[in-house]
Amino acid sequence: MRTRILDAAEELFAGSGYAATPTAVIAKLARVPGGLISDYFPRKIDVLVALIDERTHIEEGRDVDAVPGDPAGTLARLARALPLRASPAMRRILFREADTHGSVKERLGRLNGELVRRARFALELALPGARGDAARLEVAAAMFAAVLIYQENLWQLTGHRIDPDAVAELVAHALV
Amino acid sequence: MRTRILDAAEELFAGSGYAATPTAVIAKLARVPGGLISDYFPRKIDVLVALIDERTHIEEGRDVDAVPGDPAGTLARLARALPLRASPAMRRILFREADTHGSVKERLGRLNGELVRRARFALELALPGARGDAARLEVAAAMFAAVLIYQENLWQLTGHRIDPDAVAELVAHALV
Amino acid sequence: MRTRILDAAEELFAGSGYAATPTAVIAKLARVPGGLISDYFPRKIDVLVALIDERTHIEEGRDVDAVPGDPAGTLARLARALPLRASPAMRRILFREADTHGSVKERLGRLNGELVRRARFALELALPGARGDAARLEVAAAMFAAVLIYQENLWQLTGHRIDPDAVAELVAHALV
Amino acid sequence: MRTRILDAAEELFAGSGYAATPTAVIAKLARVPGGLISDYFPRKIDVLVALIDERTHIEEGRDVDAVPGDPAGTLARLARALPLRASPAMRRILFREADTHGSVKERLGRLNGELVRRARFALELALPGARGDAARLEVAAAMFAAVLIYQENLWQLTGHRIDPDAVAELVAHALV
DNA sequence: CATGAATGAGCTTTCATTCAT
DNA sequence: AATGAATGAAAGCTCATTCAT
Repeated sequence: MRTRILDAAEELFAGSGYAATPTAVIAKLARVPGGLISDYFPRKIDVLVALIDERTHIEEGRDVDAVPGDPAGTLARLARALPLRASPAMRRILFREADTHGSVKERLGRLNGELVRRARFALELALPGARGDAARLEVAAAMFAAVLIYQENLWQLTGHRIDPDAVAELVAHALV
Repeated sequence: MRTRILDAAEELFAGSGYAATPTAVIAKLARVPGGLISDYFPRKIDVLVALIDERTHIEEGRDVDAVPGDPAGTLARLARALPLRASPAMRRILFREADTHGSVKERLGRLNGELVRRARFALELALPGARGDAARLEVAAAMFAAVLIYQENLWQLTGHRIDPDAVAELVAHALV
Repeated sequence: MRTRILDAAEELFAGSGYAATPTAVIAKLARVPGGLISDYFPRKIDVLVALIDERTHIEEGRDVDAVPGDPAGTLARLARALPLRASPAMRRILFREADTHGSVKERLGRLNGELVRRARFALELALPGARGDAARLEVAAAMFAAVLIYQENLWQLTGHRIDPDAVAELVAHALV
Repeated sequence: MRTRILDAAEELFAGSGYAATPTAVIAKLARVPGGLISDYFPRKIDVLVALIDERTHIEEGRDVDAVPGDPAGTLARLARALPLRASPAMRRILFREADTHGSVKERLGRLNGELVRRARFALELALPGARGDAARLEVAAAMFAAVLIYQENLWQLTGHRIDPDAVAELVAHALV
């Protein structure tokens, strides 16, 4: 039951947005009686919080697969997959509802932070000679994270995509 | 009166979001009677559309101040100011309500497009030797636009900023 | 101005009904400023009352053109024209808004009364032998009035009509 | 609950008219919370449609109790009861709100049609000699229906009634 | 008299949440 | 735990009427 409710909410929040989705519609799609949603989630916002908590996972701290001397390839591997385990629908909710509740904003911030951390670490490993000083490397990492996150967002809004390999190559090249 | 309504809506939409702002609250802040809002804006969504139409302006087609041989400086001038005439509150609305109505999404898309176009043009002028081929230059322009727009957005969400000069320098360097 | 307001109200009340016609729409059709209606007619209902007062006229007391020995012809002349001076639109309002205000109901009652009175008088003159006793004659007059008024009403609702000559002929025949 | 809502609406629509009856007043009289009306009847007009659908019944096709040679008695039996199963309040609504929604107009038209049909059939059976030709008989049937329906209406508006037996006798006599 | 913006009460409808079974 | 009717606050919107110019 609980799963069915979350499944329905995920689909509907991604499609129409949190505010525009009545709980009655969630209940109908989930084929559960209306009152049951309140049993599991006392308030409507708790459904969104549960979705974010349980269905978006930031992969923190996993080692980066860095190859010294190949910053472009190293970043490309990062760029191909955000450290974000989430369905396309949950990604849409993560970007769309960042203002709806603090938990969403926090999760998006964590994604950004993790991405910056990984990019910084990957570049440190891949560029052992430290050709770029620390500040430039930090900017590159932030830029790399920004492009990847915003592109995912923009892609959902406009359908336009950027090749992640090309981004990786450019950022790497900027530091050489 | 119309201006007072738009002023209040701008403040409230930026603060709490469109869906979470009742028209009665707009009326109260604007100190106009409730029914007057409907006189000027038949439906609530028309208030948002009017704000976007009248209070966000994408500066299209203005010449880029490019200096051949100095791509970093050229981009830096672009980076310091988005081609977007809008108050901080309107910027917040522009990024936040992209899914609320097509007119907002369209405006955000135009901002992205204009920024890509300017960056591409600036780089073409500043790199006369065409050291980067067209495809790389296109990716660089898209990346530049993405970073700047997303950073403005992320800044509003998290307070974290990236130095636009540093971004310009990095992107320029990537093409040399 | 006053006339323009009444013209517009007549058209609109007949088309959409009194309750469904906002005063603003009357003002627009009449091409007068909204506030002017209240100057001439303090409340909306006063517009309807004025229309009924001024634009429906029950022709009372006029002599009946009765031919002794020809009750059918005598009634036929009555049947061809209700003793009601009113445009088709005002007739529609008269039947439709009978419950909206007492003045309309009173006018419709007067129309019915006058029609009964005339029919009774016409039959008395046309049937000098008093072949029908007074009670039957009264019923015939009421019936005659009812058919004519209801047919006008039904005609407006359904488009179906009855030949008034045939009604006259039948009623007359019933009394012979 | 649904029944309570319809009961209250029936009383109020008959008393003040559909347009002049706020749903809140229906809810109050029915002693149900305001929002519940929308649960059963999504829009206000659906309350009226349900009343007409469920609480006015045109008795169609039932055999007419005709006695050959006694057209007056045959019609009198028809005249004493309209083929309309409806409370006095519903009859008032049926006549009053014919313009408010198509379903009311359709029901009133059906009542008229059924009454004409019955009268025609009754007269055909009761006057086997076919003393009146078909056209006269049709007019008599339409007249009979008109008088009965309008009298019911006029009775509600003015309190004045016609004796249905006398109407039957007159119409029958007109065809002999 | 003419104007149209201003006013606010009241309308229908929506909907998160509660509750009796 | 499951059910769906019940609840009522609040939403967006309409509109008769007023008022300053």
